[in-house]
Amino acid sequence: MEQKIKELLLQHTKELFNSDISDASIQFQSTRKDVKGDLTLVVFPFAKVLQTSPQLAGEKIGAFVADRCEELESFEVINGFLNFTFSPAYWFNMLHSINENETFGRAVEHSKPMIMVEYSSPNTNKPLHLGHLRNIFLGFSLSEILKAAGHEVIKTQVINDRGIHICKSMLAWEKFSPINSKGERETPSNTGLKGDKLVGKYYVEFDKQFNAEAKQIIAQWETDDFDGTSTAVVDLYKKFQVALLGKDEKAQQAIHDKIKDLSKNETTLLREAKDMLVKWEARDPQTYLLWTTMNNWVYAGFDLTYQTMGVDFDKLYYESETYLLGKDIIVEGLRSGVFFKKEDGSVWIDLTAEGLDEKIVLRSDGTAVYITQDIGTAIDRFSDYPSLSGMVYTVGNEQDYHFKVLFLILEKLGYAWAKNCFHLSYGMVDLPSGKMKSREGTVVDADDLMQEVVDKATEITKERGHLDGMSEQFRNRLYQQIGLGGLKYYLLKVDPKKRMLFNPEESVDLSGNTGPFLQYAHARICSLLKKEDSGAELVLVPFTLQHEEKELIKCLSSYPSIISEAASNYSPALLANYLYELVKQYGHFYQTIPILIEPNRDVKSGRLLLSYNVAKVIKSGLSLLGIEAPEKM
RNA sequence: GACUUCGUAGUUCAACGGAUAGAAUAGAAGUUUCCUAAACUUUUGAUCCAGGUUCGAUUCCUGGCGAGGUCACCA
Repeated sequence: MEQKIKELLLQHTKELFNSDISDASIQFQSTRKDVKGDLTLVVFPFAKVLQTSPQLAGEKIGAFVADRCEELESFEVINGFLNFTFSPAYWFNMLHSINENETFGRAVEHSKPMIMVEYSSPNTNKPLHLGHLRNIFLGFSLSEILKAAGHEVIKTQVINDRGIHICKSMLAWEKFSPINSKGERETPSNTGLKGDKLVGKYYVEFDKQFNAEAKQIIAQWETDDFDGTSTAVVDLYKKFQVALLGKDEKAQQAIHDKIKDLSKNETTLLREAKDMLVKWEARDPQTYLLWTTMNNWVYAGFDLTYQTMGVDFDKLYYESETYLLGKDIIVEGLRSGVFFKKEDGSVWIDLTAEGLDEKIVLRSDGTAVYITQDIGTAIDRFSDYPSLSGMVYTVGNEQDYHFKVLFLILEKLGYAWAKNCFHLSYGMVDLPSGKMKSREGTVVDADDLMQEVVDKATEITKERGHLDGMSEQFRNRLYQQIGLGGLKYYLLKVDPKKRMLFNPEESVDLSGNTGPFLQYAHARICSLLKKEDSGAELVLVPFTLQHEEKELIKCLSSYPSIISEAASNYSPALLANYLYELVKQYGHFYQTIPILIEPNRDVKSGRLLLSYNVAKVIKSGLSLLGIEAPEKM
């Protein structure tokens, strides 16, 4: 309808305005609740063109549209806003067409270009935490939304399975894992620990031992004992000690930090880890076997977590397989002059003309840095999927600069698709106690958190009853659906770009603007339809629409445009807020309009069908958020 | 310090440059012989400060104050 009026105005721009008007000057918005009308046109731009008051301009446009648009029942101009009211028949037909369309809201499959969405991309040393949850739910939901908007979507992650940090946990496991009576070291199967948790434990253990050793070294240095320390390090240490004298506290702290770093490099543990990395790069069989074994433990652990989350991936990329790819590109770019080499052999790109800095792309020893492999991975992906048109990286906003540089480099290398790469930069998740810090043990573990919300849902659902006749299996599934639904909704309803506060208490709330509130509305409608299940098919016969019914239909009718808006803004939050709005609208309808006790059969089945379609959209919308909609709760 | 993001009820979140800034929660008051009260209905309460652009500014620009992030031959 909006489209129709817009076209009408554009086609008759000459006779109406006596001059050209731009597409952008036609601004529609939904009519305020307290004003009569279904759609509002902002008149101010036209008042200017017509050089009259907004009131007169509005009257003129309104009359013009009314003459040519039979769906229009009336119009009214208030304060420079032209409010159109559509006929009851228009709204009834709207309901009819929504009802006919089982996949209402979804665009034709594969009608839009293929997009790859990257999310999760964890470090194999650290179990998934709250920050990952936001990342993963966001990425998954966005993928679903893009699909619904007509795109073909490839969900992917790149697994950070290479580097010195991996060697740290491998080394710690070899050195510090206790040996049981059968002569085995700790494994997931003999400890019952999840693989990612076990490996994470040894990563922490490494850090602990490593810091202790560094401390010892400093203590040794302080007694003027430099046994086994190279003269270069001793000189540096002495220099720092001198620098400590007569400085303010802040400067002293900085120097102490430098000394700490110095001592860390002197630890045998770090040396051994570095040796291990060299062995790994040389494909030493024993090291490689350990690496494979431990990584597989982690993957099994992650898989379990992903399963609980209800997310999946279409294609995985491993850094260990892609880290070499970028290097060839750099060499090529060096030849074509995109990059330049410094005296020490390191390779850089100069982005000062773009307002950024110089950025290193290859170390002086020829090894790859972070961005090198990102360049390689991106190019690799486009060759894996020749019809791929763009990519979305779901990565935290602390990497804004990195992606700015990455996309710029890809563009300079001449890849046309670089401009279709988008960094879905999301804000950090804070706790009421402040930032999450692994050092201080304030990290919220993903598995623990999910268990917690499910437990809470279990407790409250049991309290309420309503579970008669449900099997144990059904109940457990229901608790999962409610708990996780609440958690997902809690994390998704906030604009991704913004940093958000995670309040553990609120995240398990079941009332208000929450996931279970939406699920509840769905369950209620299902129960309503079940009660009426008389065997006879419900038919939609024209009936007089009440105000609440019209408002509901209006709300339903905007679902498709919400999906495309959420897709083009990369924001599941828009969809979440829409669903909440719809459910509130339905709650009001449900409370004021009788349904099952309505005596008129046509009106009754009309209301049931309206309810059915609301449930349909709730279920569909929730599924795009990765949330399930139970039929009973 | 440079660059960058942000600042809205007590709290957590909304608001293509549009009408009287919406919700939730917390607080106060109500609704059940009737379709699931995880609901519904009332009600108290906010745009960091100072300028500017505009018919119109929470939104855009400038300055200030405050909070985060980035400035590694780490990833």
